[in-house]
Amino acid sequence: MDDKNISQAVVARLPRYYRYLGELRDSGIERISSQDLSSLMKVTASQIRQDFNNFGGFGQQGYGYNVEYLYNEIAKILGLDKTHNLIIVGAGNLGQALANYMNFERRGFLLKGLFDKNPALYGKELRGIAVQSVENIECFVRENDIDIAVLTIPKDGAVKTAEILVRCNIKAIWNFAHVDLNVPDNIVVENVHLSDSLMKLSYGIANQ
Amino acid sequence: MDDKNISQAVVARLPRYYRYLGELRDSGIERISSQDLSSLMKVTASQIRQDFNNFGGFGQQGYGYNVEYLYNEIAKILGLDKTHNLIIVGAGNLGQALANYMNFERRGFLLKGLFDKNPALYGKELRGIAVQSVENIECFVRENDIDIAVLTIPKDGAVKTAEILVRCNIKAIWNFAHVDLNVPDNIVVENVHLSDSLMKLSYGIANQ
DNA sequence: TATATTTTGTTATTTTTTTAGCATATATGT
DNA sequence: ACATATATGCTAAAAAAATAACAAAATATA
Ligand SMILES: NC(=O)c1ccc[n+]([C@@H]2O[C@H](COP(=O)([O-])OP(=O)(O)OC[C@H]3O[C@@H](n4cnc5c(N)ncnc54)[C@H](O)[C@@H]3O)[C@@H](O)[C@H]2O)c1
Ligand SMILES: NC(=O)c1ccc[n+]([C@@H]2O[C@H](COP(=O)([O-])OP(=O)(O)OC[C@H]3O[C@@H](n4cnc5c(N)ncnc54)[C@H](O)[C@@H]3O)[C@@H](O)[C@H]2O)c1
Repeated sequence: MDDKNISQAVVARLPRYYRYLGELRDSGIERISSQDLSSLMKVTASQIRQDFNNFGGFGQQGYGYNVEYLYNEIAKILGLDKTHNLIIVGAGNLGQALANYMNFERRGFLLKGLFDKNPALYGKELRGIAVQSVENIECFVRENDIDIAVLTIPKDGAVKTAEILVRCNIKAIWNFAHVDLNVPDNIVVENVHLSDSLMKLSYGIANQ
Repeated sequence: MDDKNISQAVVARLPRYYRYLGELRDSGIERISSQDLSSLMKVTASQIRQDFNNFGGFGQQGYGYNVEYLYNEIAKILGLDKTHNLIIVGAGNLGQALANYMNFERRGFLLKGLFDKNPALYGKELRGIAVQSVENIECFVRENDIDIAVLTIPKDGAVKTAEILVRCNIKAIWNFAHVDLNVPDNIVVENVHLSDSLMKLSYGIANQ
């Protein structure tokens, strides 16, 4: 939470640790050594210990790591101990799929609003939330303590909408449009570039 | 295509180069120096030159890079000069969103089949393709020269379906389920773990 | 045509990331 | 209580990645 200079590579590995620890916990495992976790996850034990030690020592020599404790500590590091209010901008195919997906709520990501520029969609409800006009975004974000905006609109709209969201003091943007958003440093942007992912896959096929 | 030992970090940057070069090409730019591309993309010119030189020299001293040529070369490296036949397994929210998305076809990723285990969906058409039973996957993949399977089903189903796909000699799996698939080395797996992405975003919020 | 400028490809250097090694602390078993 | 086995946290080494430097080649200019 406090100390900086954690590399992106380390942060990117945390969710995977979190997932494995959750599964261990669910199956009743109380403790695990970096060695055992290492063979389970197919990474080196050294990397596991280094990663955790970036955030302080969560283990005990001769014992290993307490699964439940470590799981909760990682949740805190990832900010999953707090809830986040989010809106989805773009209630098309992808926006609706995300809106209908329940599992994010379980991790504290609460859908509060849905926006589109197509009037035909206004009033359409997804999980009890009605789609409204994009013109309401600014007020809505300010009045409803929205942390995260999910952008599931085409790229031109995404760039312009990002500017609006910046004005509203949004904390983070989860961007599914295939464009790099230009926002101030204090705003978190996480891109999901599906076509990039598909091209990497294509590279993999082309190069055995 | 031929030489190996290209790091994943380099491959992961190629789609972004490809996107910027496409945009430059579309706006009529014929040539660009690593320096100019560097300030456009906000990476170092050195990295750009190193990256391209992994695959051979595409530029000319004193001139720079020919945009059209480089764009096409990167397409070849990424295997985008060939078409790929794909199927989607899981015609739920996400599967349908991907099926309805037209842009992948433009890059040569052709949707050939849709599969689900829910009989209520059988026959439902998306872009002219009817959903069919998962029991047909094996035959269909073998008979229709399918390269890529997109997994948009829950994790338990994904692990089992991956095993079936391996038996069918699938080349690659684009996995949206939140689980690590265990497949032979010669099969390409590209994971899209959206919840991991959302957790990284959450980390970003929690740590300023 | 000669000269100055541009810009790559490549080698060298620096930085970052990963892996290995080990001293020390804790647990376990007798 | 003591000895032995475990397994972390940390430091050191190795490997990988990113950046810088620069000679050579091509372009542009006068
Ligand atoms: N669907 C996919 O599988 C997929 C895959 C990769 C990338 N994407 C990206 O996700 C985004 C959405 O994809 P989709 O398939 O859901 O498209 P879609 O056309 O189904 O939905 C887009 C929605 O956004 C709305 N919209 C457009 N401009 C807007 C604006 N400025 N403000 C508010 N709403 C606006 C439209 O009215 C529409 O309802 C696109 O950027 C696309 O490139 C989607
Ligand atoms: N929708 C999202 O926004 C989202 C986000 C993150 C991850 N995911 C992941 O994507 C997957 C699908 O999500 P969704 O929202 O589309 O779910 P969904 O429930 O809408 O659709 C899943 C579909 O898969 C089918 N199915 C289930 N098991 C199957 C099997 N063994 N073989 C064939 N079909 C099977 C179901 O009948 C259903 O039609 C899940 O693994 C989910 O974790 C989805």
